[in-house]
Amino acid sequence: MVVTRFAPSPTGYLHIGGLRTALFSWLWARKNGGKFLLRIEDTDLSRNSQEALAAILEAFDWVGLDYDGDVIYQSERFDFYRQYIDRLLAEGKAYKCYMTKEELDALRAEQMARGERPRYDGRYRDFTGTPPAGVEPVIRIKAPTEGEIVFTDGVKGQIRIAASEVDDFIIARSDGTPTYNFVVAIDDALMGLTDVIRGDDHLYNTPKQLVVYEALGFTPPRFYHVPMIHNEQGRKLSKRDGAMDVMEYKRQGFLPEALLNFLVRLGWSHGDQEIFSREEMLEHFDPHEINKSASSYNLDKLLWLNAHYIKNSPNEKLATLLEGFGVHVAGHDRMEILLDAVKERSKTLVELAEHIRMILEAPIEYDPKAVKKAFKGEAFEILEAFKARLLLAGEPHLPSDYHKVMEGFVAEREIGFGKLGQPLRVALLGRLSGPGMDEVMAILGVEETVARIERAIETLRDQE
RNA sequence: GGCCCCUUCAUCUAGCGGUUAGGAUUCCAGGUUUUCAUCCUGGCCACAGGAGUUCGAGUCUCCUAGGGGUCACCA
Repeated sequence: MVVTRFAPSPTGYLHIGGLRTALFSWLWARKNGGKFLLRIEDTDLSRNSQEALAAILEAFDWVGLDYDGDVIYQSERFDFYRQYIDRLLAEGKAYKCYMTKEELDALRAEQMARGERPRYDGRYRDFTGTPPAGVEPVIRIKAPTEGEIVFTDGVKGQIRIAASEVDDFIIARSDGTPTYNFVVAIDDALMGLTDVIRGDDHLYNTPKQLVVYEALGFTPPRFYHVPMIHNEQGRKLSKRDGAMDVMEYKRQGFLPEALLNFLVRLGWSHGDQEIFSREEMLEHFDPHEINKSASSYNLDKLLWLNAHYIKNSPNEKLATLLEGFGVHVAGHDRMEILLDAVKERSKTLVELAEHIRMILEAPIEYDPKAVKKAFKGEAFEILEAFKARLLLAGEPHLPSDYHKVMEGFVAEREIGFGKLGQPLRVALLGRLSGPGMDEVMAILGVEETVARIERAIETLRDQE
């Protein structure tokens, strides 16, 4: 049985670094038919935020990562942790420390001045005298004083850290609330975690947590510390380059499958494969194969993946998604033609929506450069004649029907396709780029096409 | 600064002692297309540096440099 978890602290929204470790944990649990748990690390009551928690849950829902059982809140388990603190105190594995914050700060300043590493000096470790009055003590755990703490990381290999690097760290604040490294170890152990997959920044917490495991007699899980994601310049990720709320990706028109595909390939690969369906991720993912080095965020690749998933999405699905971007095409009788025409040229749903509007909404103005290029020679005359031809064509339906009309027209007049296509494009779309004219006409129908041609002729002739 | 980790094209990566160092994104060129995009073909671009070990090193060892993480009554 594999049990993994994602354990965010509700102090901010979920960003892609967190989402990636969540994805890795989720994949590993699901792949093995195990459990994926969600635990909220909210022991610091002063820093919690309901909005942050809601945003995290919303993001999970959007990308489709499901968790087993109820969300667990550490803030609701303080009494529970208290038992373990008392136990360690009774067993002499933890002790009360009466140093005040001010004293601690002074000690640190002194050590720094001497060029030493700031560190608790253990002055209350074996204290038996009379405690100073008026000081609420913190509880510190007794960490080993010599030797080293060794553990095997599933990503980094064997890690050895000198015991002298680990302080007698605080497990309960002077107000009695327990601290992070203490409760994480207890919860991970008691929730039956077998594999802890988390960010690299937790590597140094591991020896501390192992001290807790040791003191409480718990068996530690396997650890995997996944490297950080940097920005495109190789520096720490900032909001500007991707460390934004995962939900912001939704707003910017990304598909969750594209985002997940992008993230799974950051620090992990399976041969030359770039595109992974959820099933393929589940089939191939293994945390032991995660790379040791940090990787950089690359927006171009994310956009490429997103374009890929848009191109390969069923039109029905795109139509539903487009509702969120103010475009209603679900009822449009040419929806299939319309979406087929635009989905190959859109990197995001935002672009997809723009392209659709560009077709459905008649041009307000005509791009002067396009006009200059397309309206040379007998363009007006050609458009007039084509309009007349269209009115005689009945009501063609498919792009191929319109194509035949165009074909017949240019053949008869012995002109190139461009002679008709270019001015027609400006007349219908106001610009020189876009889907094929046959598709556009099939979407608009004869009536609207003719109306746009007439308006263009009228407007542009006045400008001559 | 101490400790720990990392280092293959600009970027994501393959490689697990013997390869013309492969793929993908970006970029460039060509083809397809009435245009744009898609798509197809081709091209540019990398083993951080230095010592060893070895018949042979991107792959093993050490050193240097660079980058990152961490040193809280935060998580």
